[in-house]
Amino acid sequence: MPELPEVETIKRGLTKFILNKKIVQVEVFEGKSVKNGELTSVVGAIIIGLRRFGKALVIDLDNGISLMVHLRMTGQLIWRGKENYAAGHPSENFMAELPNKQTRVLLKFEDGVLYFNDQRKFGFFKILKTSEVEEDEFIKKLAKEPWKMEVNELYDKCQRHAKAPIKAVLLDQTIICGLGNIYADEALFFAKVHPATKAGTLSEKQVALILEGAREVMQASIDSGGSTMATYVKADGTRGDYLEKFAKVFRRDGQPCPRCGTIIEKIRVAGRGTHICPECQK
DNA sequence: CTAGGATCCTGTCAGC
DNA sequence: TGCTGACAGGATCCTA
Repeated sequence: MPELPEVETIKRGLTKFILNKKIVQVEVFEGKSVKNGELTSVVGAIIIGLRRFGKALVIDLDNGISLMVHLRMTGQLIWRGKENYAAGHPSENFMAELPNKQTRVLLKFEDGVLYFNDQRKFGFFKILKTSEVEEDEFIKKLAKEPWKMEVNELYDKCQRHAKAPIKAVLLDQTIICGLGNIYADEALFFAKVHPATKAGTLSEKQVALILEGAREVMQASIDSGGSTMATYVKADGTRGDYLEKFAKVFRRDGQPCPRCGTIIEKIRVAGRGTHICPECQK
């Protein structure tokens, strides 16, 4: 999924279409995609705000209910109205006729429809009282985002998880919030640190570089619009996504490192596919 | 407490 | 062509 920059992009893009709009109807195609209540409780409510907590999007309504949306690996939010907008896991669903086989939920507005599509059914909508959003067990556990975290704090956490590979540490949302598989790889490439390095052996300077890398790569992604319909369809009409322009190592195995020209490799760390320059990251 | 592996699910792709 | 296993932009649960 959708890591922090994608969710931030979704939040910004969707605000334009659904803020101050009334939900007139809902449809649930997959029951397990809705947690903690019935989605009918939002029918007739008006959207009064959108917030983001790490990779979770929260839609606040005027009836005291909030919808937390987590896209996990393959979730997408797709708006169809006079204008179309789509963001999240890049796929042909961005352009497809909807609802389709992967549509799990839809929210109907007076001037358009918001579709929640999700190939793997890991993503979900969770119904919360607005007053209790910040007490939600997932949201409550989230650590600070890289821009708010001090080097010392991350360094201390690396000491606490001394035997874990640094990549696993970066993926743990209760340690530092917002990174996923792409940005963890990119941040480690930036810092010239091998992903399997035991976190406890990193110097303060290396931790500082990793933190700087995380900020840089995620901010660059937010600035370039994350993964949306606009970045998925290239100028010549062919498909691809913004990673092609943005990523230095992620999914670039077999291609030369942009820094030193060594061929980028794909390995496995912390149970995840991991991309490194074997020369820059020892 | 931490670390590591299995698990949830569908779809796609490489290798027989 | 058809089958099989591996694996995927995430997080949780279980075990040691």
